[in-house]
Amino acid sequence: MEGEPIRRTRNGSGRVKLQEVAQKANVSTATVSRAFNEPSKVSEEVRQRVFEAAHALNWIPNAAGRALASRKTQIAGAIIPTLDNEIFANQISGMQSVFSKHGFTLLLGCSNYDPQEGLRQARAMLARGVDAIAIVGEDHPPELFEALRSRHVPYVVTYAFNRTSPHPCIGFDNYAAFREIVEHLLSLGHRSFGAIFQPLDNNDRVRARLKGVVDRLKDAGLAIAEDRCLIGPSTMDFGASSFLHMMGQTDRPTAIICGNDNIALGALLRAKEIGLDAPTDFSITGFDNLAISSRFRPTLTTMMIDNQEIGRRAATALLQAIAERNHVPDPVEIKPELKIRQSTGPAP
Amino acid sequence: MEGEPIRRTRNGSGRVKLQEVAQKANVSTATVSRAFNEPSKVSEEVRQRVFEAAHALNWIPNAAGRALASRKTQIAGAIIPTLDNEIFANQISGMQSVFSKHGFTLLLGCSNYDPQEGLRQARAMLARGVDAIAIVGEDHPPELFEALRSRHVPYVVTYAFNRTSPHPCIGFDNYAAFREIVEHLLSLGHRSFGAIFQPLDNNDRVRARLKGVVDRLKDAGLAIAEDRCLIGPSTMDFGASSFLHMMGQTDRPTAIICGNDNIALGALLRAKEIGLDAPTDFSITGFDNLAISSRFRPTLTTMMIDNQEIGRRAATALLQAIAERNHVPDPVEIKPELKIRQSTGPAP
DNA sequence: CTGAAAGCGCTTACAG
DNA sequence: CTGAAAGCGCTTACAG
Repeated sequence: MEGEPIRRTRNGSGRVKLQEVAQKANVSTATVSRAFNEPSKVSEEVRQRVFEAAHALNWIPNAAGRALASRKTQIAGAIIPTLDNEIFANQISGMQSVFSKHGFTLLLGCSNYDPQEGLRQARAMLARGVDAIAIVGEDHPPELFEALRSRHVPYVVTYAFNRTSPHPCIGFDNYAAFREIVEHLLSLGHRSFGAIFQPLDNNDRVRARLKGVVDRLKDAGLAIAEDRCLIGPSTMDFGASSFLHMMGQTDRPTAIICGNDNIALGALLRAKEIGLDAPTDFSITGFDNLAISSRFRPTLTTMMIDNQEIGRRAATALLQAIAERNHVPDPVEIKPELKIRQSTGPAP
Repeated sequence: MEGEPIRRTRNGSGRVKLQEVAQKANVSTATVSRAFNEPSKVSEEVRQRVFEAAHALNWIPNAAGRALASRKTQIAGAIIPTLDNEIFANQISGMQSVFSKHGFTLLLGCSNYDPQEGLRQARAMLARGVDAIAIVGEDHPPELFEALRSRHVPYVVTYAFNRTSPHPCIGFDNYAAFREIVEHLLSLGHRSFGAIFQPLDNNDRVRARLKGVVDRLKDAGLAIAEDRCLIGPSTMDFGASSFLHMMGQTDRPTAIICGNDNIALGALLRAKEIGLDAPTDFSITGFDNLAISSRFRPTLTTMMIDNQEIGRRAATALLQAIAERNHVPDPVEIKPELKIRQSTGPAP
């Protein structure tokens, strides 16, 4: 015996929905949907009616319903180490402007340099059904990339560019960039080097940088002594204390290569305090070209990276990969630019 | 005449879904859902079975399905002017860490100081069904707040705290903070003031700052001459050129109040170039306490704002508002801290 | 504690 | 060009 289907009461969201727009415009729900998503398939007149009804009711389409039916969310995800560094903030800024222009919203995740946290963030994004993901660097648990591939979510690895990477990369070649920095210092006659770097763990970019330094020096028959290669937190304070440590020795390097501008600026500030001046007493280089680096005296020789551009290119590549299904994003190499400034000069 | 219901073929996402977990665990879909969302309502044994099945199948729940059924997305939105400023990046960073800890992901939108773009971002977020929104400042089109209220989406206004605001605010009192800066300079004997500020349009925070300066000076029977109140882009370059302009006059101010650290640092750099030194020749103040400001020589007198804390408090308040329906977030006032450093001293 | 099934708000294959 | 209706993958009111 079959009775009436039981009427379950579930409180809807109480918000205007597509069906009400359809009623008001005197069309089917299919037509309302098409009017917005495939306007060319709807007659001019009906389209107008639908738009007016939607506007009058102030209808905002429910993305969950749409996502469920269409299996597209119009959400992209970005995972970066931290926003507390202007270089990543700039990348996100560039990405967000492009995504926003194409109707995509951006989910943001920070790993704080913890690979497990990065994996958690990626999983959370996959659960949200992101259409694509951008992630800084390739130093992540293999499960992360497996999860992306098995779900066919297009992704790009940003910031670092690595010709031999299994992943589509959008960024610059850290190794080559630091070879170029060494090149510059060698050409100025420097033969005695020191290095101050941020931590290498879980950070393929920084390891590539240091390797670039070591390899280029080796090509010139040179090397950095172990006690002249200091590694620690990416802070001005570490730059300052490392500088003091290195220059306090009787046998001083003439050139100091820093892993980034922040460290180099810390070193320069300490130098002033102890009466040393670049480029007279020593040369020093940074990396990033922070806004302050070209204003600070002495102005800092450093490598300029267009991080906004990396973000924009990454977003563009992902949008294309989303549009053409099964299209793996093309790698893009961004060329850094050596900014030669006051902090480097001829070796004494 | 009724026939068999037509079988429509729609390609699903091809991903593992809850139903398959239910099958494997030999339970109903309802039980799988409960095992994850209301574990106490499921027996220990069944729960185990469900978890194992889910794990074995590597099931990631589809957020769109969940959102549609539960009318909750576990997504929060944040709208800020720009990420290219470390103060907002810090706020987002604090917010994201708290949200992430509670299983929420963060949608990010930047208005680039354009009210219409802010409104667009807010609408996009509402369409995504965000459970709550944080938005910097209260200088937004009324439609924005109306949209939030009519959809009962809890929100907070961040960064600025304003006792008389119709919105729940989480931030600090810009007006009072700048009165305090003036107070400090007055106590050092300064009577002749200049000001260099970022643009006031669509920016309630900056207007409040300048009003704080003007009002406190008025209380002391003082005022800033019009040609000593310069307003322009929030860049070091503008700080530098404004400084030159102001100090090039025969009648110089003894104290310069800047709208933020960036502007003040630009001014200090230019000062050095023309052989002027703070606090001997003039005093200068910033606002924000950027990382560089305490290292730069002379160290900069400025107001420290804990932007990470603002972000964390905003996220916490929103999570509470989401949990207790119809609970309007409580306003929170963050106290800024005046950092008196080398750049301010007794008036000549 | 557990299950059968309606319902969340859209899109889209199918039929006309 | 348009509509009737199935289906997207979950949650939850109801019944037991």
